[in-house]
Amino acid sequence: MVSGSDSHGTPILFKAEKLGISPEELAKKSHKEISQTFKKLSLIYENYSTTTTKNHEEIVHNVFLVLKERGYLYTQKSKQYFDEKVGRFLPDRYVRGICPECGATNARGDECPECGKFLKPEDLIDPYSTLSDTKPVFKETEHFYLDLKKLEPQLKKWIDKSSDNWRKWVREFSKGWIREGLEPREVTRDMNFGISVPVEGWEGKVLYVWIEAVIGYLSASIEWAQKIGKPQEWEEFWKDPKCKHFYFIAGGNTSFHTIIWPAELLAYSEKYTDDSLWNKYKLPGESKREPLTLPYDVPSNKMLLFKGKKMSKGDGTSLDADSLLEKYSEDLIRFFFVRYAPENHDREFEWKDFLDCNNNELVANLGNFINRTLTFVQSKFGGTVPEGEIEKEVQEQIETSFKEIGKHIERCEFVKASEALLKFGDFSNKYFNDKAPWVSYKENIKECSNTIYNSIQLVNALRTLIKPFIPNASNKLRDMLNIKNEYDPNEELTTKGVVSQLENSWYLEEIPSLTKLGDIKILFEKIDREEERP
RNA sequence: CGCGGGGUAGAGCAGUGGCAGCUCGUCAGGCUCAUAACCUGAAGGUCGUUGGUUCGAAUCCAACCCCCGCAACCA
Repeated sequence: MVSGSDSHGTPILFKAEKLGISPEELAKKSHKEISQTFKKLSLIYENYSTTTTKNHEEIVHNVFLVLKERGYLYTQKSKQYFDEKVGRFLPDRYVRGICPECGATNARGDECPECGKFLKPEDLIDPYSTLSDTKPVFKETEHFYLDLKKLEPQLKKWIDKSSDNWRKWVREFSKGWIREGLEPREVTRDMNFGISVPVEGWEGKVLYVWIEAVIGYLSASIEWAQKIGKPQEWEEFWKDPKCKHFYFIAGGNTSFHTIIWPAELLAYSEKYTDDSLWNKYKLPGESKREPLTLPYDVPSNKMLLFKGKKMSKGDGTSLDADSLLEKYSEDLIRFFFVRYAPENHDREFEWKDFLDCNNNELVANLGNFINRTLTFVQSKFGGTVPEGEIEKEVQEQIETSFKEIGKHIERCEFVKASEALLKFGDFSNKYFNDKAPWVSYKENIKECSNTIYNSIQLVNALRTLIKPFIPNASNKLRDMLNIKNEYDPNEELTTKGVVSQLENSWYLEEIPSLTKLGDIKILFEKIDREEERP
């Protein structure tokens, strides 16, 4: 699993200008911050890279040139507004003027905020640049365009064939794009921040971030292979048709992963059927002459709304992981955003849900069962797992849950997976209640032992079942159950950057009788509702 | 205008042709091992509107209404 910070966005550029530092510096700083946040959330990657590396630039150039040679890139001249004082071409929204429709004086080059009419910058009356307040001039510029139209038939064929397992909205949204017909897209910009254009005479322009950032998935994989000292290893992931690629992204980026990136991959893969290109444009460590793998699934989420609106940093309606981490546990944050993820439609974020998730689901359901079982062993059996035999009902529940939750995770149905997890908690609490070991303890110690033995097995199953969601809690539980020398893929990933035995981690071994437990601690802390946020 | 998603109990959501479900909240009861946690039961819905197809529709079809997103030189 690889990812990285997309560093060449316009927001970085403008924010850097505001702070008076170079965009490169700011990109570096935010990448560091994001990496730390991920670490705090136990989001572990084989490689979490950035798009400012030399490696990335080299690979982007390679891809660009292959696309160019295959005829998917062409140049075209156009006239755009240019701010002579600042010496820069102006994005549409940096040109303002009077709306030709309604006469509003604050119309932007892309849209009039008063009447909602979509505009072109040249429609504006008395245009001015928001960068210098001077009147911009029309100036000719030249750009490269990606000929998406030419790729449309292949793309359509691919989507029709491979989107059946996608989330409905992702599939329909992507098919809608194709149905409407794809237009060529500008891939270069008049800017000095970004990946250079690898063509003579194009100094001073850079590649547009949208075409270049997605290539980061490939360059991060290649970088990873080099880091672990096996420069060819990335091909195992990119050229084996059995290897399925999942792209976990925010909804707004869907088209870049279901249309643009596949288009780039399809076009690039023509390299493998062209002798001269194959010899000329090898990727680092490349030896297999086979096409690159296209996405298997793009499970993107819809929007999490805050007071009915899209979250936005500008107006204080954003929730970011860092401020949540100051107050709440990693486990709660991870579990909440899976449990209440807007997988199929927008969803309103409510603090009440956040607290309910903690107090009712993590604490009262899962945590309580774990705690009542472990403290029972502690107080009645001196911290040693009593003797017993696994009951059929318990065994079946455990097997069913492993199967069901595993199935949901494979299908990227994470909300359903979390629901199944809570059902397992319900079963366990009910089992404990029905068996009433606090009664049998006085009347029939053998039956009591058996109940507790079975409860311990349920706790242990829970330990593994929660691991994908809340690995931190799972590890704490492992220590409480005093399990030693167990293979932990996350640990191997953190220390070596690889996972060697993935297929063995979704299984269960019984905790034998007479096992001595470790220290019992509260796994999830209850949150006082009075401290609710505004 | 166009494209896509959604409109189901007080709240949040599942449910794509066969007696309307889940979680929380509310009310009543049980238990006391457990973080006042756990278990049982009850109340609560004309499934956005109108029409159609069908023995049967939340589910299929048509039209309409409302909310959201996309539609950008924002990635």
